[in-house]
Amino acid sequence: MIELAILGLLNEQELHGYELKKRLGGLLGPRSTLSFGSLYPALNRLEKIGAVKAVEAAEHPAAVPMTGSLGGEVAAYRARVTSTIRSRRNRKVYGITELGRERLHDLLVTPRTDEREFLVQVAFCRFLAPDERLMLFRRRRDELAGRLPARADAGRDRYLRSIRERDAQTVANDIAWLERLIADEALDPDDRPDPAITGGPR
Amino acid sequence: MIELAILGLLNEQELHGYELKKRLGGLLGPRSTLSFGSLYPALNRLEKIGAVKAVEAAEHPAAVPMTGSLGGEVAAYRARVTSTIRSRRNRKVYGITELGRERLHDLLVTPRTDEREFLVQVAFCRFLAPDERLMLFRRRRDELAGRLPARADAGRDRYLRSIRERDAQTVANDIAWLERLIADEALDPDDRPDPAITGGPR
DNA sequence: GCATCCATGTAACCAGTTACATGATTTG
DNA sequence: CAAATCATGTAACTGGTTACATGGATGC
Repeated sequence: MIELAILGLLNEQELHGYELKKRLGGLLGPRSTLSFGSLYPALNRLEKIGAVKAVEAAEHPAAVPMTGSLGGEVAAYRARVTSTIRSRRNRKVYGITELGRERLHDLLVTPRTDEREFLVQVAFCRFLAPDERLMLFRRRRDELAGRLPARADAGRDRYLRSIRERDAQTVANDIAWLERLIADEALDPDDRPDPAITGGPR
Repeated sequence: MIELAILGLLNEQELHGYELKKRLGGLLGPRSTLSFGSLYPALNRLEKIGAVKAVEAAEHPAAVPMTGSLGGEVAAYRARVTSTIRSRRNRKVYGITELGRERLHDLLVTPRTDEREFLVQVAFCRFLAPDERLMLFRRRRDELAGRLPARADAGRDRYLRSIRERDAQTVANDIAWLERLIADEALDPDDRPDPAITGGPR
């Protein structure tokens, strides 16, 4: 779980632990945020097996590609003025390695029965090929379909019965959600229901 | 979690570990069944603190009260023919104690953020007083209401967005379910939506 | 009498948590 | 310069799991 999340985030950009933690929080809501106590050991583990490696703190995460004509001094200046540079002294910035990318792919593709873990897979499924992604959704849908009770058993206790109904409802909702995702995959990328671009700059 | 489940089941009738495990499976579906490796240690723990105690294997769980005029030999005979007597030699039957009942009440009443644990609380909420039960539902509903995002944030990634939508949907469904439970509590016991007695013996 | 299920238990592991320790950097 | 925040890490604990060990009872 935590490895998948880390590799998924690092596959987009290099980050240090503290920042990683913050992004993790944004990924699945403030609930279910991983603690430092599991994050740092996980990073060390991943570094030991060579899935990630510490890099020389390249400033500007996600901005100013730095590829090309920009000279060192100018880049440093830009870094200083555009955003909070922050410590940079004692923090350790990690990047993903080729082996890490392989591991990430593996983690995205192997089935997880656990709900939270599946959700993280979906969160990073943009890193999969279209057919792999489709497979991910379909497999989950079929798995959930197997959970639907043939007939609602009329248990003796009214609360027990209510729980069963709610379970069935929840599963049905998830199946419907997955069906929607699957249907959208078939669409041409351009036709997909998109971010509701409500009046961007023309 | 496991203590609540054990005490809840034992509060209805005396059971031995193996049987307890089977009922546990029936409680929340075959998925999420507790393993023996956690069940037996939990039972020993509960016995040590005096919440449960081993009893002399009273045969016939829930049938043939055995109170009264039935002589020992006759009772044994009845036991032999009415249903699978089973070993009874090496199995350890547990019953709940007064302290166990207090503990159960406590476990049912103290808030759990964890979903699975809350569901087990609901599964045994019939052991609560009506107002305590109402409190249980209301508290959960309010907690869930706080999770509903003010506005669906338009994240950049389409899959991330889909996950958020699904989250919101799931929470909304649970809130609606709880509202139903709460509304039903207000009803007179006789008026409650009941087991759909579709043509029982007249 | 042999396979199968009933029944209880232990040991090693797993994936996380909380609490604690430490210190650098920034900000008011 | 003090307080807040950034940043990394370790140790102990938690609540479970799987795998293993053991043996009695039953069915065929």
